[in-house]
Amino acid sequence: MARALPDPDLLQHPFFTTGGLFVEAHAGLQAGMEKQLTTEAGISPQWFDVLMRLARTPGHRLRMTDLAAQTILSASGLTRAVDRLEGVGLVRREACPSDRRGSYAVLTDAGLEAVAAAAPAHLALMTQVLEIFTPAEVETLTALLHRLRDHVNPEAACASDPRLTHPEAEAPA
Amino acid sequence: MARALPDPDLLQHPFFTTGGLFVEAHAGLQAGMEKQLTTEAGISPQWFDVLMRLARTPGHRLRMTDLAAQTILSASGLTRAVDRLEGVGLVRREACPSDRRGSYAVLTDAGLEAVAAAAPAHLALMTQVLEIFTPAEVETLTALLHRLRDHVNPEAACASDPRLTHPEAEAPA
DNA sequence: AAAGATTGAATAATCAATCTTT
DNA sequence: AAAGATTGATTATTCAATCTTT
Repeated sequence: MARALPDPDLLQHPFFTTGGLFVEAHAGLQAGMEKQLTTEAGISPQWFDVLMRLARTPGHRLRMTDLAAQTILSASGLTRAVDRLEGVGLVRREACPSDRRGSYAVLTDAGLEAVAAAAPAHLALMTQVLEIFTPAEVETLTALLHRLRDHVNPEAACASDPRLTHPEAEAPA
Repeated sequence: MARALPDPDLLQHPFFTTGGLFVEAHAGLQAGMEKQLTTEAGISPQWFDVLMRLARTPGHRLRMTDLAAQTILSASGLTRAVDRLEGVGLVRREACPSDRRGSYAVLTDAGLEAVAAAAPAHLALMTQVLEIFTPAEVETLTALLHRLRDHVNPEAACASDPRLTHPEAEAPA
């Protein structure tokens, strides 16, 4: 009987290489961030991500659903992450007054201090990594990643730019 | 008492944006690969990665340690992944004749067929994604990712280019 | 009935410790 | 004692199901 043998050329296609490099670069970066953030700030990259999103949001609060869309976590994953963050006092939940189904995740003072303490070390790592590129190359990389992100994760693109989901807020006069 | 308030400008540093885009782009790509590979080929991206590495290696075999270095898995993570792959007959273990501590992971015929079946769909996804770029942009992205990977994960760089670890194999005459 | 959020069960990853061979 | 590989314990993640509110 005929076997479905792979075309040897197919397995050597350069797109596989690009994809593999992307995954490997991400794994290396993630490992570096994990090491630096846990040793120097005592928090995981996931926690830093959540705290950072809240810190950059006016009012330091975000609905659970919106926060999940901005992080790489699922709704249930975020619920449990916020459980843990609440347990150590970095975040607290607040009921949403206009919709009793909803819940806000709110950054506490301790949470804000934790981000403030962790951010310089994290920025130092990012700088140490991105220093291998010229400023122009960093810009190029950022622009390419932006287009890639928007294509593979349109929801995140919307979450980071409210005009895409709430155009009326910026309607021209 | 003085609080360690964050410098608002610091949290807006463009390097955080670049890092965030990288993580988000990766998450989106990973989700797409997960969906496509599981529905169309019945295997996870992790399995595909392991099988692909073996398929691209002469003899279709690799020492556990070397395979772990080429994948993004730890030694114990690879042990368990190979356990599962062996359980469904896609990979088998073989003793290393020259070093009785060692063990080879070897692609079975069924494993080779599984890669052959999964590769076209995976390549189609990569193509659909990378088509948002011009060929020149793909080259640029690949080159930047290559430098990034080599910087954040030198071990992977060695694993993918034996000359870096075994220079005598290519010694000039 | 659909949306926001949470929970139960299952899966897969890691570190640290262990065992064997070098 | 160090290297290759595995195992035990722990942790974090997901999907599917559930509960409440709209």
